[in-house]
Amino acid sequence: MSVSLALAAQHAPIAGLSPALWSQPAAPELQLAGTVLRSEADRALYVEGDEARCFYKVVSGVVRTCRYLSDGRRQIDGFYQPGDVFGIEAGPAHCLTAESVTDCTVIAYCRRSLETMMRDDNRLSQWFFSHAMTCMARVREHSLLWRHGRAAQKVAAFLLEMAERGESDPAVDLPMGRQDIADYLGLTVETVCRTLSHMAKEGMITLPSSRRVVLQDRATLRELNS
Amino acid sequence: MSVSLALAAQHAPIAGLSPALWSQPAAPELQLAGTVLRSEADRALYVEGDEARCFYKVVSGVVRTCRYLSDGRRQIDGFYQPGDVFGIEAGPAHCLTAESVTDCTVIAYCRRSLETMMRDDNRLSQWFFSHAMTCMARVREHSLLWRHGRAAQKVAAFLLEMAERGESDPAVDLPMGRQDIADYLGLTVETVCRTLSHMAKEGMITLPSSRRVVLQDRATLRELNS
DNA sequence: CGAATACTTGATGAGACTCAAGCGCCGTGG
DNA sequence: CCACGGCGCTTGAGTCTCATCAAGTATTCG
Repeated sequence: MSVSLALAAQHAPIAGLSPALWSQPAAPELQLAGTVLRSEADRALYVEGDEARCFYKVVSGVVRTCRYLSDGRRQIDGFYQPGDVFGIEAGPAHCLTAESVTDCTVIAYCRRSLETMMRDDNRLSQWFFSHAMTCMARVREHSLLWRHGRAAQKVAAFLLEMAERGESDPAVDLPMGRQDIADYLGLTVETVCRTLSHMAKEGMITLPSSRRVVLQDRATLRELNS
Repeated sequence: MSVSLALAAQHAPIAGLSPALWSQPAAPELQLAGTVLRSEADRALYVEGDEARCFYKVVSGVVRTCRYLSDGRRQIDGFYQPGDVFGIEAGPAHCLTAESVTDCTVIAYCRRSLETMMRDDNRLSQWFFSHAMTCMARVREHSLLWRHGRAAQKVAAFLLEMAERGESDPAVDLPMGRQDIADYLGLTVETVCRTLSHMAKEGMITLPSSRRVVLQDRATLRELNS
């Protein structure tokens, strides 16, 4: 089966990318052979250490990349939503585990095919470099935030990040549970809960249900960070 | 003045890179016009928001990239030592401030020249993509480590990272002060001091002087990160 | 309807931050 | 040469945040 890899729709983890500006190559047209895969919630798509033969694009549902520590704790690196691409590696192996958060559909692309196409098409190479630089800026951004942030800052940043997906809609549906959020932010479930409750009490958000958050005051949420 | 940009010597922040493996292009030969700049300690090389006309390679001394928050706090993103390249941006502007930690010499390269060369040379584009992916993996590694880490873990990781530079030499000279280390790890100076003192008391390290650390027991330091 | 699971809230303690004081090194000036 | 001051580093005491342990509530699914 051949499925078009719509490059223009690629995203960094969670939030939409601003257009790549480095040497401004337009997103090239690209036809890559892809295989559609479906998965139930909470299944591993690949495991840390697996040979990185494929990379993936999310069609529907949500995927997380994570790592399990020897003491059983879990660290979540990022969430991927429809349109996002994950699993492109620098080395020969996947350096994180990828798991479905919800039932989901992904397309698996052959890494080797992309490598071949990049060898023949300089614009494609440039575009991917540009894309990688943009992703890196975003990862660095996260790194700074997580390294220095208090719990309220982290949660606020997370909510704003999730909200970016839904345009200007103040209501955000969280596809993942509290444990996922906690492992992503480096907090405990309890702290995430308390922080959300506190924000609700302060009027920054409302919580119609546990998986649904309405951002009432983005300005205040943003202020928590910078 | 024309100075060769030795690509093979490029590093990610602080630690040496393993060779880039993605599609294994050899580091291409590259001649780029570069301007040698000298700076005293604690001077800004560029400021967040400046147009990103140049990127830089450290010849001697140490450079830090950082961000200042509205409340005056400072977050350090990374330290760059001789051979390291910094200031390559995805967008039109520098998204962090770069400052000299010590007296230092850097070479400034014209971004536009590199873009032109990449347009003509696909191998160069591929190499930079591969390099960017490798850097990103490293940044993500940091991000995961520090999101969840306790103070002792962070300090241990920092020391090991600095030690990687000096081969297997157990003595490490820290080019930066305690405040820099604290702002890098997201801790306070006091906590950094206390943690180092504690590690010394436990026999993991010795502190011949405040800027010099001897790693006596790397295994234990590594264990802290699990 | 009942059980399992996810979520929320409370009490307590460990670890890191803040404020404050003391130490040590180094450069300057008498 | 030493006295002085400044700055960076270290150590101490109290406070605050967040993790832990524990209990209780809500939701989902059989």
